[in-house]
Amino acid sequence: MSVILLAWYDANAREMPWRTSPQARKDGVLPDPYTIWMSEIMLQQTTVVTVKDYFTRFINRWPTVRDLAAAQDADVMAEWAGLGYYARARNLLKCARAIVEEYDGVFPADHAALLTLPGIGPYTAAAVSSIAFDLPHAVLDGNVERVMARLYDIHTPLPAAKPELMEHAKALTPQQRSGDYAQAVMDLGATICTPKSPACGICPWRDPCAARAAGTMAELPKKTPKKPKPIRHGTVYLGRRTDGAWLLETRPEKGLLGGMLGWPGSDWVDSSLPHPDSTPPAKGDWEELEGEVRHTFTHFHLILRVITADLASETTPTQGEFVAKSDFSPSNLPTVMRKAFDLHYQGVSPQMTQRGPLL
DNA sequence: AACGCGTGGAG
DNA sequence: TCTCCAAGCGT
Repeated sequence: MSVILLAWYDANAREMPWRTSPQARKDGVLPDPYTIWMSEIMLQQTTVVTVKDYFTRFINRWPTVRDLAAAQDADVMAEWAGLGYYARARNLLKCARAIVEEYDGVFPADHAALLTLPGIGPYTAAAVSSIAFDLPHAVLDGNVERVMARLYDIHTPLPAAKPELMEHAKALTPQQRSGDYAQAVMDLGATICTPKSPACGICPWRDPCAARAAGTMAELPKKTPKKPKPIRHGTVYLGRRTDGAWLLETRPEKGLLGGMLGWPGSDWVDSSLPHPDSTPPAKGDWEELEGEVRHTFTHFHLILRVITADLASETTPTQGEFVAKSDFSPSNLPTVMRKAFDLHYQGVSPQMTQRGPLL
């Protein structure tokens, strides 16, 4: 089984900035564990296309784990802005510092050791130990869950089916070329055994696939239904001082958008409640903008009112701190906050708020 | 064990 | 517009 998939991978492996080709790996070349770890953290619940540019920027800016460990928290959070799941960035730094402090800057190969590190769970530990060190650990991500559920025609809904799917994933993982095998199953899931309309006709595992035989591939894996997302609403204040500085706050470490820069504002409350009370973060002539910001998080929809003011140079804010015009870039904001900024610039060149040079 | 935690693209 | 979902982890 694994031999068939590895042969398919030899001919069809996708190229990625962090990937070592199957040919190079056969020649004994393994990737730098730091780059594999970096890519795997970024790839958690995030598409390859989205990750590529972030990965390149991070590796260029912090080429080694020691460089990253020495970075300023705010610089890492700013570079992560827009990628989402910001706890990953906080744990990225914690993990880099633990590698330097506890492992002398050298990534451990051991699965159990990796598991103890911040931000590294069962999947990522298996991915790093197999891809970076060629150790025979089975990866079980969304792709592999889908491939296993179909290969063995398993109708138990996720997440209850995970242990059973993991047993199959382990049984299939070969002792040789474990890293290529891990990447191969995931490539198969991403390009052929896709969630909708899988390309069974060109699948290297078409013959042994039980779901293909039963005709159930399109309905697998089964999933337990999700709860509907409630709507919340709130207010943000965009205060600009006469010298161009913006009034921003660093959000608390824990919770939504933890550790990220954002606009001061009200709490975000359920739409069944009256509009939340809020006081502007500084004295000024505040005026509500037309339109609103709409944004959907993992578990709720958000509608924001945006209120702006020009603030006097001597203003002392009650919330947040002024960020100098030269230090501010909307690309350093999480997307929902950048949308509020975009609303302010409505009608101006949309390019203005994309990642790039400072305004 | 179930929930909190982002975002953008596809259909 | 709306739902799904993408190389999951922490609590």
